[in-house]
Amino acid sequence: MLQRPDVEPQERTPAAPRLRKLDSFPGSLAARTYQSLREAILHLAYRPGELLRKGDICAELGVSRSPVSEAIARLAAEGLVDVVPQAGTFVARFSMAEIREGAFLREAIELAAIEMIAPAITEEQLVQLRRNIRVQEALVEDADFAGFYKLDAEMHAMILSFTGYRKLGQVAESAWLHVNRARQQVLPVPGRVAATLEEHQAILVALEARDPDRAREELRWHLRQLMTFLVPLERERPDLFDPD
Amino acid sequence: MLQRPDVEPQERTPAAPRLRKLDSFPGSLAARTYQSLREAILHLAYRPGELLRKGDICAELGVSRSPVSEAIARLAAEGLVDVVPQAGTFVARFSMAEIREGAFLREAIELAAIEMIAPAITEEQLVQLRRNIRVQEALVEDADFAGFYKLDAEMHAMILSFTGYRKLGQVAESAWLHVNRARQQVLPVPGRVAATLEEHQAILVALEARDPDRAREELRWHLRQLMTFLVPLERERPDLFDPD
DNA sequence: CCTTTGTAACATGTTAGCATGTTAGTGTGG
DNA sequence: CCACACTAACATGCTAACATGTTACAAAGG
Repeated sequence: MLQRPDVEPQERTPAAPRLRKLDSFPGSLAARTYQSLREAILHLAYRPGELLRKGDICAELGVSRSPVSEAIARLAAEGLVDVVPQAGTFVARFSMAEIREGAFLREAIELAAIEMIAPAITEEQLVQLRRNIRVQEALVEDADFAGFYKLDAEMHAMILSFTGYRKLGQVAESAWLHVNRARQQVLPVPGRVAATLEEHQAILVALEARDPDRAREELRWHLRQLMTFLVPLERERPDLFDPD
Repeated sequence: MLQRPDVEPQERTPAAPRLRKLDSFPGSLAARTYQSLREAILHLAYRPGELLRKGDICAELGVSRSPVSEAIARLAAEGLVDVVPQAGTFVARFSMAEIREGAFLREAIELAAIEMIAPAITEEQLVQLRRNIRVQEALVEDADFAGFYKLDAEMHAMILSFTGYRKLGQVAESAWLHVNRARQQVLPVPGRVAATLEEHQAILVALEARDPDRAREELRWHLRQLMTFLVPLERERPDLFDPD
């Protein structure tokens, strides 16, 4: 059993359940197992670098090893776990290279999407965006940061959905996975949420003007702010990062 | 056993081997199986819509059902196969929607990449591109179309690699999967290869000028040409397509 | 005390067989 | 002839157990 020398010893605690029960999800056992594990990893229920024992997952979810192996293979393909054959499976640690790459991809996708939709955005679509921003404003007043991030994500997803490309949201989310996982480790920065809201408002204004160039620039500026907060994380928490 | 009513009956021929042997690949049996199957699907060794029996794959590769199931799960997550639980697993047919979306994604990624590298492209990188185009020129003279497409793909991969983002080539390739599978069904169009070469040369000129806007426009034009040839394919070969 | 070797514990990989659901074909009844 | 029910064949899903490789720890030797 592998112990990574730069990680604290991992005790076999009688684990508090960390995986949502499978009856919460649709599909085959393997598919359900994948969804439950993925969710837990994305929400940092497992620490980056932590050992994931297939046996423990089987016990917690009440399934045998095959569906768990299938699920792990998919998560490995997504870069969310690292499988060391015959030795251990670890929750992937953050990687600044992957974070940068994910941010690049998401930016490429979102800028292309907003450029595509801006010239011909419908009044209906603008109404939806305005509503979302109205809710964001209320959440900022209430200092409800979790709620705000949810609406933030919804706004981005909405813009992608306006392209009519069905999988684009998924692809962008996949690109954002590693960034988003790390983001949860960054303490809230005073003023950042208010600034984010202003950036969203500027994007809306550009879309209302149906100006693709303006929209691109405002969105690009907005997307690039998060990286400025993630970069110090590697210094503060090297244990969570792969040595790139 | 599922028979799709719009597909010809599928006979159980003693199959000519269609999968590359597993000793060609590294890693676990499951990973090797995945690679061999993926390659076969991408090269259209299996017809879109064709039934893939896990049992036949097990027999051909000489492995049991678990590694095959893992491999199929990964391919399903990539959209290369459709699994109908308890009934059958089918090679994914082309989908014009997925093709369009793949082309959009690839364009977004490649345009972002070329915009990023153009201002500071090195002489060494330009040398590599010039070499590639020199070989392309020779292949066009020799009417070696397969060779030409290989150099075409290498040129695109090269540009992506200049970003320094390690997975970008993979991600762009994933986006291009469905497009590329369909492309193989399009007969060579007279003059298209020569036109492609000219487009490549125009991209190189823009990069030599370190002009990101010009490079973007030349690359965008180039990438959009292929779609003009793919659109009629759906009319000519509806059997290969999902009804989107 | 340090190094090397051997072994047990640990974890994943894979196989063989049972469980479950789907589909096609056949037979029976109206 | 057509519709329905039943059954066998087909295909995948999953489990239990064996196979294989890794790692940590203990013991022996220098």
